[in-house]
Amino acid sequence: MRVPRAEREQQMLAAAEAVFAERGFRAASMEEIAARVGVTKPMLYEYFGSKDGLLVACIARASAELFARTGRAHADARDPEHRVRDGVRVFFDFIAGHGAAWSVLRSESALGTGPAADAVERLRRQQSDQLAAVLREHPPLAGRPPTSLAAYAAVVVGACERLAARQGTARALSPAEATDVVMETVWTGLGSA
Amino acid sequence: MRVPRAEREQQMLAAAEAVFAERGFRAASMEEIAARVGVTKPMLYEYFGSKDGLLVACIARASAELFARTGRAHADARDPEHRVRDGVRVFFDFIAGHGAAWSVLRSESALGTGPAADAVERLRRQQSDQLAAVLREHPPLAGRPPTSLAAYAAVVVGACERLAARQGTARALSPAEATDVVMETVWTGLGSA
DNA sequence: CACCGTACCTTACCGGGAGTAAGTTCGAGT
DNA sequence: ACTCGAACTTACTCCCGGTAAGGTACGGTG
Repeated sequence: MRVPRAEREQQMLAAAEAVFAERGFRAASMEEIAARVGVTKPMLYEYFGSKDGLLVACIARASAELFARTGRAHADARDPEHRVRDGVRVFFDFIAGHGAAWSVLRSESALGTGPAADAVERLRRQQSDQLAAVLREHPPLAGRPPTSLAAYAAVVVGACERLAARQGTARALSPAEATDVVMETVWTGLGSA
Repeated sequence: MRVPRAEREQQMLAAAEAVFAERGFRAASMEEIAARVGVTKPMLYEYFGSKDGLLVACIARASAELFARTGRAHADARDPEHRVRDGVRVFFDFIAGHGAAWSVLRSESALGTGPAADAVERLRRQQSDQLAAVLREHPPLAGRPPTSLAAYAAVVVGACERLAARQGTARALSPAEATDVVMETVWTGLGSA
């Protein structure tokens, strides 16, 4: 059956996300992704250019989703502390709900260096910048130079990621617990920095 | 020229580390690594079993090196705060000096799931446990359950990693600056947790 | 010294998956 | 109804991880 491009692309992204999550990026074959959509390989190349391109597109989609959610959380919260807390909470909820998408997002280093890796790094920056902007509103940090804020944001993001990566390995923390741990360790420090 | 196994293995690990760092794990070819050592492919398979095996061996070596250094730093420092600070500092110095080794170490997710990934995860845990042990000696955290200490350790490790990953992307922080940022944000929080 | 076993090393191959060239069919717009 | 482009396929190539089978130097033993 013939299907318009926009729709096909979404099907492909969904299938790719699933297969990448099941088999891991390396073991996933373009053949299987195509088959799952009911199409053949060259279509994937027509629309996404390469296997890396497909991965990047998956990451971009998941990342946009996460970005939108944290953005909404920030907008709804009433002060910087709650903005950070709620944003972190949304992150852990997102992981809990979309384990597959997340494991794809984390495949960053599967693409070594190159344009694809750069694209991922840009998305990552977007997320960090969003957080840095929130931190700037926090009185104790108000006067800090952007570089400094970016570094603090990086610390928070790193803490979240590493904690999230532990899910499935060690005894998992609930989203609520994980959020508490991050805020306990990091927020107090940011206040007195 | 014929060379004994132990020595050859070291040559191979050095070459692999370099090629993985230059090209990225996926783009690196066993052929090139072998050629750089002055040997042919089957030797690599004889000694390391597979491409993943070779990566794991590289990671194990770099990881052992880092582990030894942080261990030494912990032993030399006089109280928990300095143990953590010096350990973090050693980490950033390690990155600054061994960029190649680090980029290999970070390839964790290049190997999806499977026994190889498990091996890497064990090494990672080793590092986290070392830090958790130091944290246990910090009075405010003395009574905490191991799970909790492990989570705090994960936060610190994540913060360090993410900050390290920014080197080369944004304006880089010096090891000293990076250490200060981590301690400022995280240590204060750990004291009052 | 001559022999032999072992460890180091090679050549020559296979299979599979990424990526592509060229051609086919459906369907929307005039 | 005819065209023209977008959606789609078949049928390849090439590269690379991995392997089978065999060759060659070197230490030990009679």
